[in-house]
Amino acid sequence: MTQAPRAAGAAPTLEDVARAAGVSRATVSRVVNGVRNVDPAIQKAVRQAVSVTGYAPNRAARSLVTRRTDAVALVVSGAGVEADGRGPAEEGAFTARVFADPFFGRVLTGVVNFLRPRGMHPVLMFAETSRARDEVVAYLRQGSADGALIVSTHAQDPLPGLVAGAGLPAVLYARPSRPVGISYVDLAHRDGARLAAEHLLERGCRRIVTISGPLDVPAGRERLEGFQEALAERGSSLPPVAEGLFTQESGEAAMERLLAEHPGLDGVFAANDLMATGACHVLRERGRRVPEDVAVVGFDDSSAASACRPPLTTVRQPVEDMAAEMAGLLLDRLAAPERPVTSVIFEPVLVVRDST
Amino acid sequence: MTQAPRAAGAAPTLEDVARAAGVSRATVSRVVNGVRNVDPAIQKAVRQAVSVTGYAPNRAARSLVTRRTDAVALVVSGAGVEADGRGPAEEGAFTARVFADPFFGRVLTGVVNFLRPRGMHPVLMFAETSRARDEVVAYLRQGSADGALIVSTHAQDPLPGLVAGAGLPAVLYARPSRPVGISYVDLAHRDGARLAAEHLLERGCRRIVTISGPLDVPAGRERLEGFQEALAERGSSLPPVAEGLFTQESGEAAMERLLAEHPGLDGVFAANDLMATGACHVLRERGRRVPEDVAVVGFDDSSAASACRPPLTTVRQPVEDMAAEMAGLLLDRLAAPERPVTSVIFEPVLVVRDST
DNA sequence: TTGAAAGCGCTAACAG
DNA sequence: CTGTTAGCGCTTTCAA
Repeated sequence: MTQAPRAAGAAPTLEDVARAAGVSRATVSRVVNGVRNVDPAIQKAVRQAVSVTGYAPNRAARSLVTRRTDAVALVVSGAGVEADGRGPAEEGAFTARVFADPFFGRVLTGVVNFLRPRGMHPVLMFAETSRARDEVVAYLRQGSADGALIVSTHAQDPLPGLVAGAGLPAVLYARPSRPVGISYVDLAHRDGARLAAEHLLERGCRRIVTISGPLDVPAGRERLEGFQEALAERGSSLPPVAEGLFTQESGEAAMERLLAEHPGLDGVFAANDLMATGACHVLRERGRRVPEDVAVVGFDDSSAASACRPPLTTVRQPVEDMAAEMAGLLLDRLAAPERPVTSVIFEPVLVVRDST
Repeated sequence: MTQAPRAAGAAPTLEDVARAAGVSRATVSRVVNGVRNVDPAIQKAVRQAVSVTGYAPNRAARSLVTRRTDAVALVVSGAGVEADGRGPAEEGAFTARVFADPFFGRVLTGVVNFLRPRGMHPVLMFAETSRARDEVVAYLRQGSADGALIVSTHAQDPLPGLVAGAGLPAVLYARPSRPVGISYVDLAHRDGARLAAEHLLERGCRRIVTISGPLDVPAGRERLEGFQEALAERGSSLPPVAEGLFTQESGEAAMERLLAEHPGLDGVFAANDLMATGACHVLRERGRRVPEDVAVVGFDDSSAASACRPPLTTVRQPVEDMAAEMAGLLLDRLAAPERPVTSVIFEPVLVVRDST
């Protein structure tokens, strides 16, 4: 009744281990999965057999029955409705732009550090066109990942709605424009901008300007509004605004415009560190000393803030913590699908360095 | 003989589609997988049924029989033997450091842009400790991914050997210290450094110094050697060297040391753009104008090069192309496992900007 | 060209 | 505490 031995080269299966240990497949499975109620002696024998045979459980087979993959999709969902029907060149540009921003590196760091100790790994995906979005939904529906972490920047991004509509487990980074029944993590952007405003005022700035982020992304708009509100409350007049795109280059351009119209400015709040860095460059080129002549405050406390000369005073967004929390919320949801949606808002903190 | 309908909420299976289309599972499978020899009429009926039922093939089930996952692991394999037995804090620091470097963003860009049109996605993993390496090998052996793209910086990294030893398909970014029978892509680092040397000489620099990368990483060593060789060939004396760590901070420290010992220097070659940026900061703080007093050349042509003031002359490493090629080599290998190992060496190009 | 049937390797009742 | 057994959903011979 002895079965034929496996072909050499083929990966050993539970069956092989069972035979080697003289027990049943079920018992080996129990030991491998750490299920209690297995005689210690047998347990030892099985472990022995596992290492002798070099057994590694087949993920597909396991996944087929457990209906879990221990993988989560990390989806970068950039643009909104536009960007469809573009060629590969533009898609490539999108990914390049995303990864060039230190923000995504920090998201990755937070997600990976949370997932790794739990034996899970993120699958990287993009969803900037409607086709790409469909692919993401299909991917999830195929059971290729247990759920999705969606980093969405644009307000009218359809992906959260699609995913929620399909009943797929997901958590968002940044609150969606319309509530869609998905948990999210976010930052109190308004409060952060207020911190910047108060700080500039305390430093004695009286001719303050601001470089905002894109006004169609919530973080951009809220940072501007919070800044304006705080200034207004303290009796300051509405600051001149130049809209940027969260890139260093756009920050430079915005600073040029502001300087041309308000040569006497003495304080700048840029809605992120990249733009603040660009502003510093332009200020220096135009003969302004930072912070002596002009104080500059950034936002995010990304690597760009400390890399800048002078190092930037900035409003810290704890991206890594937020990303980890996002992953945690997803795992909670996977473990208890019926639990109500819960979101977490983080509070920003002012980090004072040399630019103010 | 009618089978009971599926429970509501359960994902539709091939069986459901087959029933809806009035054909067998096998036929549906053929249509879904685009196998020829299916009557066009039936084909249409099946597609119809697919969209009616909202069918999405179950990846695990498919993978169980095809033994393919259409996923590849993208492994960042940092440190060598050290770093073992450390706590989560240090592991977290490793991932943070990796993602803060623009280099990895470019690798990601190249890999994702290549894989995406082919319906594949990278799973992000780290292998900086021996435990993490074992996990990566186990992951691959479980068939969780079809192969691995390994970005390894340290020379004595054991991972390539482990993976090769286990007979797992993989391609490396950067040549391994000892040949291990794995394809790789790499840059002609020496040639790149020669370009920098020649350019500095042409610009009239005569008191040249260099900030090298870590000498235990091949790219660091080779860039230094190529630079020294080119200078020697042209009759220049051996340049003073300060070793850096490929970070902006270490570049600043190195520049300080160099300036202290060689106040009259008029040319600097930094082994990457981050360090070159740091060097520029220090030079300016010490009252040197770039490029009037001191010419600075970086390496990589990363985002840091154009973000620097002045924008850096640098040696371009086409990271995105190299990463895409790496992914291509892996897919080739997966399609034809018996094909011989082939590696690709890219040639660097000098990009002249304002720092020289 | 289509269908029937045999697994892929694993987990999870259910008996014993 | 352990073994038997029945699938998970799919692809793929093999016949028809």
